[in-house]
Amino acid sequence: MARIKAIRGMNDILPDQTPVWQFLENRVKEVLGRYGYAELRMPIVEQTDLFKRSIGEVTDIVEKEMYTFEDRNGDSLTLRPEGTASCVRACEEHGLIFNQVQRLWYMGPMFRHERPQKGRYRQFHQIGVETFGMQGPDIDAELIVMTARLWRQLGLEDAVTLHLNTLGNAADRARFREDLVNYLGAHVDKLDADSQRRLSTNPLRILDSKDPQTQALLDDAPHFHDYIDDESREHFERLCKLLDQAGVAYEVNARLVRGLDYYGKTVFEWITDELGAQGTVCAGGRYDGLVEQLGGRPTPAVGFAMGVERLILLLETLGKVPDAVRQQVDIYAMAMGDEAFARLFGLVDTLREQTGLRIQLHCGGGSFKSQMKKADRSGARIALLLGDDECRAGVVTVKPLREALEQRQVPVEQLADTLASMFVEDQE
RNA sequence: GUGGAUGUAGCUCAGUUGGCAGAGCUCCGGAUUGUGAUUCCGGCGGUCGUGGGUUCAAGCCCCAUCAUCCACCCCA
Repeated sequence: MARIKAIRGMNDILPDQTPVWQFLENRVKEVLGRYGYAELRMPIVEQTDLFKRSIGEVTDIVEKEMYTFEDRNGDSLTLRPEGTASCVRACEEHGLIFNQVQRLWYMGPMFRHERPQKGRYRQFHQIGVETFGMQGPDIDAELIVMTARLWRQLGLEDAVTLHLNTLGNAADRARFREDLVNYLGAHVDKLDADSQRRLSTNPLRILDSKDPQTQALLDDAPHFHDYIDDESREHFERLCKLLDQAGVAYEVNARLVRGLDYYGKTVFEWITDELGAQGTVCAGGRYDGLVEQLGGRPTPAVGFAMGVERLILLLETLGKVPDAVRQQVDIYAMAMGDEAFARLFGLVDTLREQTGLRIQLHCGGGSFKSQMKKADRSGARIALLLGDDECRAGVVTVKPLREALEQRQVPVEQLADTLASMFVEDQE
């Protein structure tokens, strides 16, 4: 019988990896909390129409990447391919953005049926941040500065660069799109195959084509900047100024467009060249029209999402995960003989409460030597030994496993204090 | 969806013109009574991704299929 394996592109996160995930998640929560952002938790499944109406019917995500299925009662449901739509739906449904300002974040799995690759999986995880009710560039700047701060907290500030652009308003974008299609349509033969296809599906995407001939052709094409209205231009200029003042470096990239239809005005991407083809580690922008598009009142909004797998990959390749993060046990306790074990069993339980230290008790017997081996492998700094000798004397042997210090015998009453003091100095 | 590379022990990988399935690491045990990381000895561990085919004989050749990795594409 064939063994059952995990679904393609959907990964188990194993015990040696979860500490890294927790490290990242904790740092992110810490930073977002400092800026006053609140967590929101949403279902993973939504009505299919939510994504069709928000992301855009003709985008790749909706056309060929969604996990869509029929519920038992015939409703079309979809495993969420991104978080923004759900977030807007939830806020709208519960009146969170009716005449109100919100700063929110969420985290969890997203699903897209793509061909798996480094940094790209069918179930992947995003940490998303969305804000509602603020139309000025100040909140755009806050979001970007906040991400820059986060990179510093993670030690990634030298590994990522910020790309920034404005997409103007919807009407101007439509005008530009038309002119661009007309111009490129007259030179179809010079476009690469992918761009030819995009001419009818998603013409703006042609702007970031990697084909040199296509790029040459674009030099003489209509320029998007000439289509931007005054309001968007001013919004963008004020944003740039705020970033300058905050000391956040950016690169204005006029050819940066996003794959989701709802973006307008500000768009940005944090990109690394350490991860091969999937270099975008965080991306977002303004989507003032989306709430209304989903049936709410017109509500300005900006947000972004981070790719958790990609950030972890980046942390790992750059060696930015502190060693202490991977250490799961402080103390390994072992006993020789049934009587000693019985005594140790109760003792470590008390010690855990008294000291808050992570104590692993050896279970399953085995020779003393093999227990020592386990203690070593556990990564613990200290081993506690309890045998007949110690039982008789009312002491426990405390053996440092990492430092070149002598082991010593400590009376049971003093054990908690002794251990606590051994772990104080490395709090920072 | 397209192209390329790769699937052999839990992990990393050898395996010759087709001829008995291998190593290192891990794990378990031992090298004088209760002391780990080094060293030495021994042991456990296999549907050679899966299904067909060719052959006296297939890990190796052929076909199909699945998966992984990388790139295109897409995107976080």
